[in-house]
Amino acid sequence: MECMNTAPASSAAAGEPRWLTDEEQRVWRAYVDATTLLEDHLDRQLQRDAGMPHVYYGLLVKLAEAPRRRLRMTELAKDAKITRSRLSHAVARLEKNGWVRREDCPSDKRGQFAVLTDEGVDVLRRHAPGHVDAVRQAVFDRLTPEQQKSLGEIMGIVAEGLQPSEAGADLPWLR
Amino acid sequence: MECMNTAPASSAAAGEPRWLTDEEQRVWRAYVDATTLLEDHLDRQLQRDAGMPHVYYGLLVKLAEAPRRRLRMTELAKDAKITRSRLSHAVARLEKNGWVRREDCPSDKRGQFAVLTDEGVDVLRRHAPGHVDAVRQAVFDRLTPEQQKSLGEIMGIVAEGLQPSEAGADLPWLR
DNA sequence: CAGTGAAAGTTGAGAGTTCAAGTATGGTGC
DNA sequence: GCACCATACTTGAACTCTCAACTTTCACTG
Repeated sequence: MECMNTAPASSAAAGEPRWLTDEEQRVWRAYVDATTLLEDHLDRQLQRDAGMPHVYYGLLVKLAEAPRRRLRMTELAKDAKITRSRLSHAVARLEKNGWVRREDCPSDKRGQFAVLTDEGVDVLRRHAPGHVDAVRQAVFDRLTPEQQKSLGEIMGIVAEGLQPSEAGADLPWLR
Repeated sequence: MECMNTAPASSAAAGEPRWLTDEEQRVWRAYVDATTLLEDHLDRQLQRDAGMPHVYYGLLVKLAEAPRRRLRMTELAKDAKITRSRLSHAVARLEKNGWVRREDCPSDKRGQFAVLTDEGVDVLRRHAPGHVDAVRQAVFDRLTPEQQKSLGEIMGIVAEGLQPSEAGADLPWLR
């Protein structure tokens, strides 16, 4: 996936780029394949059953777990690892569905809360089982306990590496 | 992410759904976070440097590795784990960029080849180093050899589970 | 308390994706 | 060689996401 054996071009950082070994390539391809297939699978399942993509479902879940079923937009975006812009659009859509409602923040007039409505709780309640099933069948049922543990550790490391944890305010991607 | 502790609703298959344990939830969240962040990160890097999203880059790579730098649409779609529809749109875009060209298949008048052009090879040559760097920094540089091996195995299993390998003709997702 | 820069959130346009439907050709059986 | 269904690929509309503004409010400084 990453190869292109004879490529003397300049690396992002230094001279000769460190190409992936064959084994690394196998790993990387497996990763890309699996994540593509899985994201697709879950999106389809949820779109069909619950009428929303996987990310949106995740947003509802985060709201459901929050103190008064509400979260500031920025915080929700941070939790879900998406941009505020994306969240804005998403919440607009979820609002149309009646699953989320916006509320002004009293202490900060710029702020908005996204609040999970009763219908939102309901849609979650109805479709959580199907979603858990899908995740189980695709992932947990196929892995040994050791592999599950490994997966958690590995993904934790990767995730941490990509979010300068508590560094910048917004999503601290590049620059 | 999947929880909703007291939810007596009916599972997709049977009675009481098998909720994720706390530990499973941690693993699943780490997975979702990492994949979201990483896909985003790579998309950004490639969009900025090469002017295309990660998937498109992957398509060019697959073509570059194919026999005469060409692949039938369906086969390319299967390799890349995307639908033919998505591929159609993607190739249309890549064609506009001059990186891919379509060619009729002589033996099957319905068929089309996607062919990597010289400019396509070039764009790949120029941006492969930066992409490999990004992948290394985000993934391989952070994992021990054992973890890399584990990751490959785990992702292989998940990927295999989602594609009934050589079963149906098209992407054999659900139903 | 005006001036300034950062932060919170939204918006619109453009790009990408999905879904359902459509065209055209291939293969099979009669 | 014709009916019939599967296969190969495309298309357009609806939806989602990104990116770069833009608005409003906050916090700090002099």
